[in-house]
Amino acid sequence: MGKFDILDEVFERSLKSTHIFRNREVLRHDYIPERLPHREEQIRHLGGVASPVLRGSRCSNIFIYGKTGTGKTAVVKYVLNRLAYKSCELGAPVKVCYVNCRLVRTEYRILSSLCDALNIKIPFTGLAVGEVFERFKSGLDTQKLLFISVLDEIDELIKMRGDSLLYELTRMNEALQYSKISIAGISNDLRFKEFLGPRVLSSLSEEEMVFRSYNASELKDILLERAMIAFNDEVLSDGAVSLCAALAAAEHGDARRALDLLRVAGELTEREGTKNIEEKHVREAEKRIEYDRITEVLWNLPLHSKLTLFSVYILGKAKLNSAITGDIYEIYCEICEQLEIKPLTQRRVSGLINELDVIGLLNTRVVSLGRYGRTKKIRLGITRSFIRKVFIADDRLGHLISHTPQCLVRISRGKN
DNA sequence: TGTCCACTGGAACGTACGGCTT
DNA sequence: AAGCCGTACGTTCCAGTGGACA
Repeated sequence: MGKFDILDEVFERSLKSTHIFRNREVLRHDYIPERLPHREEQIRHLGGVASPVLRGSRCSNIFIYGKTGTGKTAVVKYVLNRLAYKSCELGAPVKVCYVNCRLVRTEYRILSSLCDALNIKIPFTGLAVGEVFERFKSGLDTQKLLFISVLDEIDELIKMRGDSLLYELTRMNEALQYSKISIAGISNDLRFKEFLGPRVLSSLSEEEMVFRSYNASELKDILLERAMIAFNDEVLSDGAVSLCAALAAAEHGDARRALDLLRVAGELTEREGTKNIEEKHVREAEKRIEYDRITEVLWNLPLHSKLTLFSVYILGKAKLNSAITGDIYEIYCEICEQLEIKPLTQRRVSGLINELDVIGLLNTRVVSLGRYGRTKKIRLGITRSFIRKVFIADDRLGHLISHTPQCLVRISRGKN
């Protein structure tokens, strides 16, 4: 019975403490609001580009780019939702499919998502990509539709797999008799066009739209708009909103970031039991978001990446300002031995180091030490206390954190 | 001036897995 | 059951390299 009393208390407190939020959902990034401030022009433009489908003709392919959190996805979803609704009203044969290429990473699965939108069943794996493509094509043609496929974060697809799928999609209309397909590509990366072949580029950019970043005052408008729905009256201080906007604007005008700051600040205020979201909560939120982000990444790292990162940490104990690949590999091997794990090859570990560099956990730089070879200088990209805090909670690595490997002594002696 | 270190990073290939088609 | 297929993760091999040092 005692257990339930404790929980009752927690639940009660949680129920009572709803005085901050009215509707938390509104602050999530995937929420599409009724109004999108400072994007009226883009909405009008995209609406104009897409509208021919309502009259039964194919709309132009469109290429949309702008940095993260500039409202690209929101505008596209907003416009196409309305378009789908309108086409239902008019009985126009229009279908829209949204695919995020960062989440759906392979050509196979992208095609299978497109098929899904047409109710064509495709097995999870097992078919040749060409086969899936054929099924999509013939399925689309029999359904006699104007199909708009939105490929969000398309730069991820191109960088990983090249532009062949995009090429096939853009020239698919030639083979379609009763249906037509249009493509809307959304990219976060402004330089992404360089990766496209000329044929794909010209075909995809029949229309183009650029979403520039929001400035602080625009971000503030966006936040206020959402805050009206998200929070109860009189909860949010003007200073807190301005600070969220300013911090996000300083980064690169990312509305997502601004909304995150506001939401977390609200949650912190709620947990603290106070009534107003102040600037200090926003500052606290900024720290919290960063902390959570890194902790999550560290926690989910594959074993050998963890061991590699851990080796860099251990090497840092010797107070060398930066380590080189060979030293790290030596320590890595010793740690593997202690944990009775078979070590990977140095080539592979070198690759893992590069991956850790990309996600910002390590900083690396290729240097030539002349007579002493060419290698990488490697430093931690995050604070030591961070690694310590996370790894000490790891049941396999925790007890090694204060242990000094034998080879470390030799390495540091060699350097001094 | 040439040598040679300690790697880097590309490429091809191997293995395991899940899951379809035939 | 055998044959494919895509994906993830590794290994093996090796040409290439910037610059300190003899």
